[in-house]
Amino acid sequence: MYGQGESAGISYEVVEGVVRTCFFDCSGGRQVTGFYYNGDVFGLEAHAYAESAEAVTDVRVRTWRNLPESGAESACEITWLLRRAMAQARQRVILLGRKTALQRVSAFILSLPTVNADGTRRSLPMPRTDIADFLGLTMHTVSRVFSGLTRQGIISPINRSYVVIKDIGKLDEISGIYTLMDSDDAFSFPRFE
Amino acid sequence: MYGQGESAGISYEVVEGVVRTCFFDCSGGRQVTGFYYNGDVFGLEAHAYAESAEAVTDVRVRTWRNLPESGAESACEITWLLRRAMAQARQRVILLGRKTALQRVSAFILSLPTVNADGTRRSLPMPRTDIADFLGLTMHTVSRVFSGLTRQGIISPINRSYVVIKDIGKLDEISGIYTLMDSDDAFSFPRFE
DNA sequence: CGCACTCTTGAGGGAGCTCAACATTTGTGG
DNA sequence: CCACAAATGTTGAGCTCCCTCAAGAGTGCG
Repeated sequence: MYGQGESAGISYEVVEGVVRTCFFDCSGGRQVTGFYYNGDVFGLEAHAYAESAEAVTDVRVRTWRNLPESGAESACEITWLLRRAMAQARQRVILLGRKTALQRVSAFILSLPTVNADGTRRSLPMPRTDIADFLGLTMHTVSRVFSGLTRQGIISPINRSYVVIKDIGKLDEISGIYTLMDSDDAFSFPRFE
Repeated sequence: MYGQGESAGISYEVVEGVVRTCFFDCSGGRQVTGFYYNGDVFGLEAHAYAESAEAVTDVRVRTWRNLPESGAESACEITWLLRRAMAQARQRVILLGRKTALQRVSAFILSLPTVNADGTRRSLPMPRTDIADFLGLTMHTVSRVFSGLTRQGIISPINRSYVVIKDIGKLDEISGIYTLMDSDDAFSFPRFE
């Protein structure tokens, strides 16, 4: 979609499908910095894209021409989006700085988009390597944690692309993300409220 | 200065001294999310502060009454600040997701404010525990890495509050922030491919 | 069926944490 | 200025969690 370092200016909103943004370091290592689902906006950089954006599945996106020429109203909207992005980034810093593999994967599962009404079934459209690079783990560890949670009856994978959460309470507890506050801009990690 | 969860609306600019922002999780764990030096602005949250802000040294700050009533011009400025904060957060995600203790501490030293003209002497106003909680490490590991770098003659601590960088080239080679794909050095890191 | 790719699982090793002791600096009162 | 205590920092030993390496199982597609 776009590559790290290219000149920016256009943001995107996901209409359908899933997009990931990645940062590649000099040694070829990859850090997935975000997954974007229906309605999410990415590519808010002002001058040069700091990350690459890639399609995880087939996607349709809507382009947003951002500032600077757009009016104050849109500036306000961009500010709002940036605050949301900021809040998510903060969450990620805490996740990566203070959480174990088990907690990370649990939190990640809870952040997945729901497929059915009661939110027990989640879509898992990205490969394990993407999840690993997103959580700062290896594919192996992610796989092991999935297996562990399954063995304990907390989740139940349907196939590669779907999971059923059997015990969301326990998952919440494990993830250790109790939000002390309800603020809209503070934490929107559980993306669907 | 302000506490996590309090209602927001005022941002601050550091005029003198050093401020840290911290997030406390339910179990009492602490993640330092940022250090702010002269000219840096913090507390950009819209509704509730997501973090606590605390003085590391004696500080003087200037308050910024932020949006929403301020005009388009200030909105633009806030947008700019948010973008900067965003870029920093991205850096931190990569640091925490993909770097070793050695790389983290090296990068941290390089991010410290300079004291003298040639930038070899850096100020280190915060205690080791703050550095540890900032880098997602323990005080012990931070201390060990400092000792290691000192033993190799790369840095040379004056006292608790100041370091001299003896070999800045090696330091940012270690930190892995720059995109150079050379280095058959002892510190080279997990390649890929 | 066979190849490529993704995912799972096991065994071993290493980076960083925990626990613990000690050293150094800072602060306080005599 | 010294004595002592408290806070902060350093260092060592052992252990844990996750990474690495390796093999095997499941899946998709020609």
